[in-house]
Amino acid sequence: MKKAPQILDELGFRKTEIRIKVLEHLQKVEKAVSQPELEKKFNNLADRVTLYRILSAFEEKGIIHKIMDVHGVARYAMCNEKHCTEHEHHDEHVHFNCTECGDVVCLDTVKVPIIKLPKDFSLSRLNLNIEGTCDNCQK
Amino acid sequence: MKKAPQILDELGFRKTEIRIKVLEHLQKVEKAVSQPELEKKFNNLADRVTLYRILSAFEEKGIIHKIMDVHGVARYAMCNEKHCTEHEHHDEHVHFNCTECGDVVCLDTVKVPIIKLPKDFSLSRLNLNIEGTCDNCQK
DNA sequence: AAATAAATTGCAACATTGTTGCTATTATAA
DNA sequence: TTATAATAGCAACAATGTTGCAATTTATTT
Repeated sequence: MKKAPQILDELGFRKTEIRIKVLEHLQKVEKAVSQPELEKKFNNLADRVTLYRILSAFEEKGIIHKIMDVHGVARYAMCNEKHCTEHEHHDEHVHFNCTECGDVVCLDTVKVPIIKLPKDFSLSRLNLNIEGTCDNCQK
Repeated sequence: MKKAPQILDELGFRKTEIRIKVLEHLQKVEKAVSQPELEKKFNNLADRVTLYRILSAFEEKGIIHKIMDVHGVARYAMCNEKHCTEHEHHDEHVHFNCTECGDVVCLDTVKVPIIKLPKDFSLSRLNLNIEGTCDNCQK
């Protein structure tokens, strides 16, 4: 996996402490994290507006993607290239929202079947939010 | 289709003008409408808190269901019994969010395929948000 | 190494949605 | 018609999202 500072560099971002940490965190957790969560984690390191702008900037550049969780809160996760090939690109995301711990994980391994839409409907993006209990919270 | 006043009656709600109108509206449009949309439509008839409570109460009773649209705004739509039988209940919803007009329609006719989750993940609810262009906005 | 330019941050401020408490009002039953 | 229980309206607050602007910091150039 490419190192955070290098990614920032390549995208023309400055390598500030907070940006590196946010990016490293996103790489490590492999979850869709919300701005409020980052606020708690980095509360002494950055203002919430800064985090908001960092996330927006990262999304703009396409290194993370944004989804709405089941509570209507924006969450951001690294785009996982593992399952995208040149010929088979899939932006279709399955997001699992755990009702116990509140975590949201990208289920990149889960294939979204082709959805047949009614006539004259065209699809541009797709987000499948699943609620339930995650492996960690399973009794 | 059952008339709005009768539905309210059966559920123990009072038949106030605004409740009847909200319910009739939901029945008519066959879309997932947001509280802000209702505020605009009934701005002189009810306070936004009233609309909020009406929607919450309806949802509580199970005559409407609530979903988060792609913007993180709650939307409510009539539960369509057409496709629910006693033996085959499906709460799995496909919601189409039109990027042009902003409307959100419940695609009851679209079947959500069975999603195979990783080990130790259990599913309780599911919402498939699709973004694209709806039939009305198709050029 | 200092100066400059450009990106980034922090703060203030505001909009919107969601939510609760309390009081006033209104629909329905007695 | 009155009593009572449900409903509505208002005030208020929290959380998230968002923008403008001034201050700061990083990176580049001299």
